[in-house]
Amino acid sequence: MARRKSYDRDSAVTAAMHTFWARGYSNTGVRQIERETGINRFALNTEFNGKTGLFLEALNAYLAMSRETMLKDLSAGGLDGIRAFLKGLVKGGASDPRRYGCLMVNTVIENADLGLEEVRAIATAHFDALQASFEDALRMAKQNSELPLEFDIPAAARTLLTFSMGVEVFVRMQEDLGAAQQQVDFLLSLIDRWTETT
Amino acid sequence: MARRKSYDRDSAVTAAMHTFWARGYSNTGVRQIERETGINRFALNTEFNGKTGLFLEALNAYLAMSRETMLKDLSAGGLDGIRAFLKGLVKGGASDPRRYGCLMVNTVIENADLGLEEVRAIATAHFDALQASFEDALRMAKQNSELPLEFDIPAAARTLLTFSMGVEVFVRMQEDLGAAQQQVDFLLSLIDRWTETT
DNA sequence: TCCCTTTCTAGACATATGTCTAGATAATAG
DNA sequence: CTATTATCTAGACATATGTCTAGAAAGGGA
Repeated sequence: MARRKSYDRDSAVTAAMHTFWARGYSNTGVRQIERETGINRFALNTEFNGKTGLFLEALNAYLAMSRETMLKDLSAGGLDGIRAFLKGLVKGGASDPRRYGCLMVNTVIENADLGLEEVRAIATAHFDALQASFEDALRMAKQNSELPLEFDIPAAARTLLTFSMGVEVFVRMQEDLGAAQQQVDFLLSLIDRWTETT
Repeated sequence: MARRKSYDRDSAVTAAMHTFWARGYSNTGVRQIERETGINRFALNTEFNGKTGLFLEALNAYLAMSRETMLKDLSAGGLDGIRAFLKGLVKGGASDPRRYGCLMVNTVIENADLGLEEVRAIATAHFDALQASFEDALRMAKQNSELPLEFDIPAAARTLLTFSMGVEVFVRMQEDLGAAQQQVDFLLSLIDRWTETT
């Protein structure tokens, strides 16, 4: 038919995801996007609906990535799944994109008072999914008698979610991961005690 | 001597603190700063060392405010101090500036990869102070026999700090505070169990 | 009152931003 | 090979940004 696109759409969106992840939305310019994703400025507007459109696609890519990696293991894992998830938060070397924290946390904080309602919706979906996965894991743990029957699963899931978000802040701050690992271990020791009946 | 300044320096810095708190650094323009703080553009540069200088002063003002309000009660309170602090995180109406989360958390996330080393230093000072206050409170609790002797105070303090940061993210996200309060209550119930010997 | 100093007002300035346009460039169909 | 279509390159464009400048305004000392 005609000339081929000079970029691969999926990998371009992934690259954009990493750029926004590292630098945030406002602090990323379209010229930088061109450089780091291979999308040319023309295509950015005609194919992605501008910077905003690309950002939304990047957020959705992050959402999908989360679902396919972390959340799956978590939902199916009982208390061990939770332990593995929490440990995973503070693992990863200097080249791991996770050192930039959580794109959703970053976005929610940057965007809080700045229009773009759709962004908030995606972030909420992400956190709801995470919460639901924690609840799944806890429910499974209860079935396995790892937790007492009266254990408050929604509240515990919420607490785990909140703690995770705090860890993401620390990770982005690049405080040494050792301290972050220490706190995760402490929380794990608290979780161990959940097993005991009250 | 000469013409009087048209603004009060302290209240201008406080106003700037609230503006940066709500909108972040990059998303706040100098013209908006003029409007919301009463500082004119000339004074912003000659008296405050530009937008960046004012931002640093605003961060320091936040640091001082934190020390004088939250941290004092926390350090002196044992487990009850911790409980009060955590409850305080999720209190406050729609006009409370705390609905914008924690300025230091917001700043750390926005600024993570963007130069301005001094910003990171101030934020680190803030979090270190918070951690130290948690440790003070836990030490006092241990003295009061509220905690077992082998209780790991630094790790617990770190965990409380992380949880608090997660709460600040939620608060800024404006998820309903009811859910946030629920999770704080759950954490409080975990703290109650710290008293039991292992 | 006049003078001198400090501060303010208004806007210039260079740069950076996101979007849009026109002509060039590839790839395919006939 | 030519026509047609889709895409790209290069840059114009209006707007927004943070900083700086020149002249006006305000206050206090003589």
